[in-house]
Amino acid sequence: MDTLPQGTPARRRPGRPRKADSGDTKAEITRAAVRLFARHGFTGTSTRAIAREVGLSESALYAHFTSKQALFEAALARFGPQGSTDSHTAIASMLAETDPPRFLAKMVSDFLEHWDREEARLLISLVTRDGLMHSDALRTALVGMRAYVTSLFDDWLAAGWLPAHLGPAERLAFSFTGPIGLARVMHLHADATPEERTQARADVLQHVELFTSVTFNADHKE
Amino acid sequence: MDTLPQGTPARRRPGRPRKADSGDTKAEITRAAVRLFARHGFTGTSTRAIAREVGLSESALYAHFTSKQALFEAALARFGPQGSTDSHTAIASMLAETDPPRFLAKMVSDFLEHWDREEARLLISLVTRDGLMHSDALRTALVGMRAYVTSLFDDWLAAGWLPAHLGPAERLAFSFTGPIGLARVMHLHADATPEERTQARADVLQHVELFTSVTFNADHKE
DNA sequence: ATTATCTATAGATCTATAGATAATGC
DNA sequence: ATTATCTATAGATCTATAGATAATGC
Repeated sequence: MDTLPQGTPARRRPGRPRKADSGDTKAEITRAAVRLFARHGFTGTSTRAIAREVGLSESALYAHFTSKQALFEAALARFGPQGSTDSHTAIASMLAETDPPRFLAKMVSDFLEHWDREEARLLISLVTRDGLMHSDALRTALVGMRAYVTSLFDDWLAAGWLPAHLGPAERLAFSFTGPIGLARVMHLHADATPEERTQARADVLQHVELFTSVTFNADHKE
Repeated sequence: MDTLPQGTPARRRPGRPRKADSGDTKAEITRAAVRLFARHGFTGTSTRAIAREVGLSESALYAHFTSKQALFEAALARFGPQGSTDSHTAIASMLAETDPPRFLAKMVSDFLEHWDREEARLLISLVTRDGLMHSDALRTALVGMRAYVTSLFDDWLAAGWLPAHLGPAERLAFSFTGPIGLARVMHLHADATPEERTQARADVLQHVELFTSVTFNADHKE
């Protein structure tokens, strides 16, 4: 009656594994750690649980990482907020000058695609479990996006795409990015159902449409 | 050299305390628990730490709460999301019919005041630490606010305060409440500096102003 | 010799309970 | 007798280390 818990890989044999069996253990550990940290938090996840998930003994973990904290940091660095403002292709940047509303829609939809991937969603779950929500890392990521949008709006205000009476670009960026950031944090996490995620993405795109329709000049001439 | 950690009350004497010394221990425990849970998370907070904070032995805690989980739930119930849609006074509801933009500004500023109080901020910290962020409790609270705003917008669309071409009330509510919710979650938490909180409140109020200025009909006649 | 694993275990916590003690209120 | 506390401790679990073992690659 000695049934192993589901999904638990068999214990490995003692000694160094045969060449054929050797994978990238360090990466395996990191992946498992992120999953567990995201689900149970840092203190809620034991090194034992991580080891079991990978089919290792606890001590083998310490051959790869000097401490639980070091493992957490490696996990965060691996899955952490990438500075993904690299959607700035040549085509996109042309669009920014000829059709700002379409540019924004494209940009946000690119972000959504990125945030909807499992790695990005694990990060959100991680961050909302371990008090990292209010850490500098996340704040920087969010403020970074707002700063980028602010600079875009500044250009568009100068070029007359946006009427000056709407006020400074920062205010516009706050109202524009707010619903997007909230949707990400609330609905694009590891445990969100596909339906919830689909709904969130649709809501965000409609927000972009509404925002651009009420702010941008309809009759702009270059 | 036996210096006690700062803020640690002296151990109480054995036996039932004198009448003069007896306070509301249960409430004291709950308060301390919320503070610690908010700062270190559920598993990151030991019953020992809570007991020490109140100046009790660990076992005295178990006379008041049957388990750590029960204590956590009591804390959450005590400080949990109150259904504070009771800003619906008679005066406010009159404003809703005569001056929607002013009504919205007043409503949001009331919410901000409530959310800026320490109890409300402790709740945010709690929720962003223990995976409660994506719990039904918080989702319901957020969706609840959106639903309320949606019903307001519906009325105002029907009365002609808002032009029909902006689309359904839900979309308006999403764009309106998004930045407000994000600001609360990101900036109105237990560890936020007064400056950060002031900035957040100001940002939110400016968002409300921007939103109403670009959506509401300037020339509405009753 | 080095690398990647194992088994065994030290030492620190952690939750929760048993049983003693001292005040209260009838 | 009841209430509110204490001291002491059981039993589980957690992080981390020491030392053994078996494969690899020179």
